[in-house]
Amino acid sequence: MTEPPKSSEPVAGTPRVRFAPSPTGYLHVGGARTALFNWLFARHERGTFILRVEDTDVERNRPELVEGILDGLRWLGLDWDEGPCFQSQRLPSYRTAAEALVASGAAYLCYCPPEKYGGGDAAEEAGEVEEGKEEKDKKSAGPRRITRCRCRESQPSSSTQKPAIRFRVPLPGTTQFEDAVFGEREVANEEIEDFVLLRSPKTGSDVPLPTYQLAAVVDDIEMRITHVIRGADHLSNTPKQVLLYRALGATPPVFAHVPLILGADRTRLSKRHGATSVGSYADEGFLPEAFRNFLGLLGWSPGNDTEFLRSEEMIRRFSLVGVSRTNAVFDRAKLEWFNTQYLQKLPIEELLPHVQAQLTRAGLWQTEWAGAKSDWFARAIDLLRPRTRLLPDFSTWARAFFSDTFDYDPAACEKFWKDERLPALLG
RNA sequence: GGCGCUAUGGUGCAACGGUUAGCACGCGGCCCUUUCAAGGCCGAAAUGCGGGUUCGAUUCCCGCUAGCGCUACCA
Repeated sequence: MTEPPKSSEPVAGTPRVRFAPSPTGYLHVGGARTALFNWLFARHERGTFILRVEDTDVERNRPELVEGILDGLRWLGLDWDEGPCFQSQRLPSYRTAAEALVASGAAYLCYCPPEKYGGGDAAEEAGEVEEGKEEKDKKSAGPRRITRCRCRESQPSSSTQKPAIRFRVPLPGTTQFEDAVFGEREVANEEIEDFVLLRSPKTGSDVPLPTYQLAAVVDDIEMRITHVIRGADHLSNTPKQVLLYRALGATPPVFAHVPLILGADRTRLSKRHGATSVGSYADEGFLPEAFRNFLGLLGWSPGNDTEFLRSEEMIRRFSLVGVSRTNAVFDRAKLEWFNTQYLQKLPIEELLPHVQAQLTRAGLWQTEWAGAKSDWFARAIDLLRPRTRLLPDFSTWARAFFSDTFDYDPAACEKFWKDERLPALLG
């Protein structure tokens, strides 16, 4: 943690938000969009944008992927004010918090073997106690209720088994919170399971690992996060976290869940829908600002029909109020349109660096284009850009006109298209 | 299975009780152009279904359906 935990008071001064990716893959468009909204919110509110790496799952975690995620954010132009900090380096804090919860009675030791609960709906049998006395529905298949582990009531029988720590959901009762996008939310605690806070230690003598719920809340409290802006897939689990905040003596932040990004078949965006990592779009030759403009309008709108929003204006107009509650389909065709718009409308000085980088990448760059022939080059690119859709298109044109010995007269750029090689190339 | 969220053309958004339901992408046509783009103009295309509430529902309420999410010692 870069700063000491000042207080657990909410939203006092400037907003503090965070983007907390897990290094289990590359930065995908969904994560990038979440990061973008956090960033836009922070910049609009003149708040603080923090980066936190949630790497507590030792099995799926790929440390070498962190840098790639940061690169993706940098490419998008999303700069952070604090971090990145790593949860894997804060393990003691989570253990301390979990033990404190056990001490206060808000949590309990669970000696059940992990396999008992693992695998989703696999283990329903073994000794759990039915919630609210098994109401025997005459109906053949009665509704399955939340089951509580026996350990919740029994005394910490000193088993040889290393225990996990579960949250003791207060019963009865109801938990409510305010979501800036989905509105007032309220759920009956009977429907919340006694989720695990600290996993049972693996064979070794490692420090016990926290689960997402615990780590996220402990960190958000300590980092004094005021607004949690994240994917809607976390909406259903938010009550658990609200309960945790209270048990930890803290006030929950404002939540803002943003809708998910889907593939063309309306299922969650995944590899089989094509490129899903922002890095692949960078490689394909999309301009970061165009990509950002496109992403920003996926699940958010400034309130009217405006579509071409450069960074400054997007920051100026961004508001959680404009965030949609409907999942959106990632439309590559529209993304490409945005890119051609930027290739077309960007002031030539802003476009040139991207073109230079592209030509350099393709091994076509000639230093004189930035020196003696810079004016000619700028003019040529300006003439070329109406017919480009992606950055590599400049390489294609360059290979045809700029490379070999042919020496163009800077004053004759208008005759560029009259060149006899042009018809041949296009024909 | 349980719980929850969502529902405007193919796609992304607008209209937040009264509009001929608007914009954009994509699609089709035309214009411009010696070619390809870009640009301009025109066009086809939507309020999921059924009940209410109301003088009046895209908009508010209920049901249905569909999609998605959660229901892990993943995040």
